[in-house]
Amino acid sequence: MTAPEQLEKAYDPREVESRWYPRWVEQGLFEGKDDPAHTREPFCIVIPPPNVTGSLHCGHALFATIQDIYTRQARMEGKNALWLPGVDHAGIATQVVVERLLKREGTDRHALGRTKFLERVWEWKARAGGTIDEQLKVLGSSADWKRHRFTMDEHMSRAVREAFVRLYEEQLIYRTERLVNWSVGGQTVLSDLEVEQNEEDGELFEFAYDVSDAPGEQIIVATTRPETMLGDTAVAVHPDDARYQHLIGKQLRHPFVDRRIPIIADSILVDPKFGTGAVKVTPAHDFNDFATGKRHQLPMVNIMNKDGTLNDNAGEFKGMERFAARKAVKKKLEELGFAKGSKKHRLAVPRCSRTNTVVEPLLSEQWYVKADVLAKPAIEAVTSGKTVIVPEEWTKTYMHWMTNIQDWCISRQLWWGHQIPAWYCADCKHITVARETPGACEVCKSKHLTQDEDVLDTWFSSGLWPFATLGWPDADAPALKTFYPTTIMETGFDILFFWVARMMMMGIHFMGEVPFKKIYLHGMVTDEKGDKMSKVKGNVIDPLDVIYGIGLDPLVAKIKDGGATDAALKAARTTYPEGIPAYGADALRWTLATYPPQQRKIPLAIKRIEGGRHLCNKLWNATRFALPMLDGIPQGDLETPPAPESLADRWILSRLSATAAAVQQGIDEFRLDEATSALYRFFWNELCDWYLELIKPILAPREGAIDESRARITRATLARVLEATLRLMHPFIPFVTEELWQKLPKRKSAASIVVSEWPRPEARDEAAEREMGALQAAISAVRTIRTEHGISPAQPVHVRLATGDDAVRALLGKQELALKTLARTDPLELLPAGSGRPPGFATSSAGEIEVQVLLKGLVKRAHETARLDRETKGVQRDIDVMEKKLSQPSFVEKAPAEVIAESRARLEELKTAKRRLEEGRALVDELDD
RNA sequence: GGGCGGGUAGCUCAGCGGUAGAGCGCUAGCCUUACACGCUGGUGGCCGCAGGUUCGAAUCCUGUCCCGCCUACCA
Repeated sequence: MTAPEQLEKAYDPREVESRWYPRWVEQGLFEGKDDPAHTREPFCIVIPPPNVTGSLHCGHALFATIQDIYTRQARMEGKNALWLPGVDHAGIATQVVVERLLKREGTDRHALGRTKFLERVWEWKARAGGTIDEQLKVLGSSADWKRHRFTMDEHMSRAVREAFVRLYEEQLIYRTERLVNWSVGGQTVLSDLEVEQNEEDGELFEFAYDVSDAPGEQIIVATTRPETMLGDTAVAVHPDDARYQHLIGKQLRHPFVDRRIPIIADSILVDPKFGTGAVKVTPAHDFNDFATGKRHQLPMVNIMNKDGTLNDNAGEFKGMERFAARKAVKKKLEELGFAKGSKKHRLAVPRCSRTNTVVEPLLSEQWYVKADVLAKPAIEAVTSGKTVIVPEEWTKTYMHWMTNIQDWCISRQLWWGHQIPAWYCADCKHITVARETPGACEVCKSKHLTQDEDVLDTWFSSGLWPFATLGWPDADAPALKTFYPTTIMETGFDILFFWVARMMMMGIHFMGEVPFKKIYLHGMVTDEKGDKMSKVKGNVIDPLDVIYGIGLDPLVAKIKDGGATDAALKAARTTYPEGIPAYGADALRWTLATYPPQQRKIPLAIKRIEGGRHLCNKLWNATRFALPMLDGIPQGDLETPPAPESLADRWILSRLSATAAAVQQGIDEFRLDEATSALYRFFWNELCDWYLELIKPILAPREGAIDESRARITRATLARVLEATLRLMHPFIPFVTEELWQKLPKRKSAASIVVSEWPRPEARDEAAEREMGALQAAISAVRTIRTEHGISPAQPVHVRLATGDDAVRALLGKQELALKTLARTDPLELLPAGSGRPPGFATSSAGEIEVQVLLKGLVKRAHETARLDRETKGVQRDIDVMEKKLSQPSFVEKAPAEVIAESRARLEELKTAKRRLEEGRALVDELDD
């Protein structure tokens, strides 16, 4: 054991934190054990895999903290705990990054070819990947790194193929031509979820079509995308619209291309009250129009190439870029006199969430997963409670999405990802879908096969994550048998649909059992103003900078690298004039755990992390203080601590029990905020503020020798309470607790706090808690008078405590030492109630105890008058409220008896307090001016 | 348009039917032999607004106004 003197005065997290993680890993403390027989209760969390080439942000720090708290707590409870780490290949995001690199080199992926390009991505992954893993370790994440998984691992690829083939065989995967969301920037199709709808300013442009069979007559339509008129194949009006009755069935003349367009009646598409009541229909470029086209068997004229330029069908506009074409079409319509004006219009513009380019609805053939079949059992699992969502509010959102689910487009025109295991036969056109690369077409046996160029949506492989990482499709994989279904899925609510819902569907479908028993959704970490973290806004804080600290200049440089605006840089300079001090991982974890889970936004104020650091420092110092006092404690007193006798010892043990219960409840109910707040209050406001102060005169007396008969039990209690407190805090702040725990004398137990026993609540001692309350109230009352009058803390005062309760008087008598030490009373008199007020004494109340403090000679009259006025005012206000309440007949008649009794007692107490204050007023005349 | 969440002390948020709470801030005084990353006091709130239910409402109901998020096909 390190000598106590070696503990520094202030806690330095950097030194301590760097030391422990490697040791924990070396000792294999984080490893879950394959145990299909379940000899120990299994506990498992699979990590929401972060983007392999990303870097840690505060959102990661949040999930890492929460998941680690649960894993560590389960481990201490003796469960077979596994937190399985891993990363995701993040198809589009990663490919976009690498393509950007290539562009800088003056080349692109097509010039490189698929194989070479993929080599480059793997190269990039080798270099940039793994950053997050390292960062998670700095945070103290107790993950089992031996089981680390990557969504592009050999094994995961096998799982993906297996899943694809099975779903195809079950006809839950199919290929069809449909209108899709096409990302012009990413050159790939997107699922509905990957499209962001932004409200933007645009215009509603109106133009006319000539009715060819009725010379001189026109019909006016409106559009936000004028270029699409090149693909118009109908104009629709409402069947009941009187204005257009005579035109239904007539033909229109397209001004630019040689096409006759019918006027059709459609009550679904057309709202007669909007605009002109006539709608142009472009089935190949609009989702509504597509449906309309299907209803009326309209031709689908595609006018656009995949790169966003117009194709042959666009006639004279062929080859133009889409937005240039928009201008050109408008100009031409104006020249021909068809333009009928335009007005400003707010509209939802669909953008690609990765490239931010405008998404085009485009006709194309893609692979789909039939979702409603898979969704049904996933809905049932939540309805029946096999899987519980917390906070519970999210259940509705989950249900709503699941019940209105659309088929999921899973193919992507990317190269980075799992290539679709489908082969096209050049001869008979048959599609062979197989687990292993087929040598020949399964129908015509032709060898002319080409594999589908596309890859699967990243979320397809992510959907398999909770079981594929554990060994699926090998149904007998020991890890799978041990840990599936997993215990908790903890992640951000923003990927409830993207990921959680899909894991539910896939998990149930392939495993026949839900993938997790609890879904715990946390909020999104924002900056302190509640703004979403964004590199452009320059408000992204790297958790490592919070842990290790960073100077102003490097911080600003980092933010600048992220592409922040000048304004953002300036804001950063004013927000962090000194940079960020090193708070340590424990402080960050603690702070993140204190946010309530219902909160959608977690505005992480750097300043608030200071509170976490202060706590660690306090813990450090409390231990530093205790260690010398515990020196030489016999091991026997640690193994079986003697029963407490003193009030302080009984009280603190009872409070420890209460706290252990509160922490347990907080963890069970996913209220880590309540767990941390119970711990904080106990440790700071009870253990430090009172208990340590109370035992000072016993274990470190100001004068004279230690009374060993009293000291022995207290010493054992102190050791016991402090050690248990460290264990209760360990899941939240693992580093500092391990460091201190190692130094503390304790029972023979595990080599590390990581695998030490989780404290269980024991019996409460209500008498001790009540008695302590009286003592605390008396001490506080004296202190209030003292400070009010500016009496120096070192100056003893003459105090009289009067009570009619003999037991309380006896109690106070026994606590004379405590009163003397904590309130600096000398002399101290204990009297029966109604002992009067000798001249020179101020009076106050501590519950039913009357507190008198001799002020004569110590204070000025004005101070006392001010105190009396203030206190009387407060008491009077409470009396008024209570009297009014009790004077209402309806209250006395209808309220429960105990509530009435409580109110009456309270009123009596208030009245007594008031009377004492009034009597004390006479003191004013006894004081000097 | 629909859905969800929120509006409580200067700030960030708990509380969700019976005396308005915490942390930070502010303020007065203290280097009281663990901690100034500290100690002891104190200040501070028509609990968004309007109705209703109730003996009693920050807490339940209705309406309303703001603020966020998600979602939707208004050309």
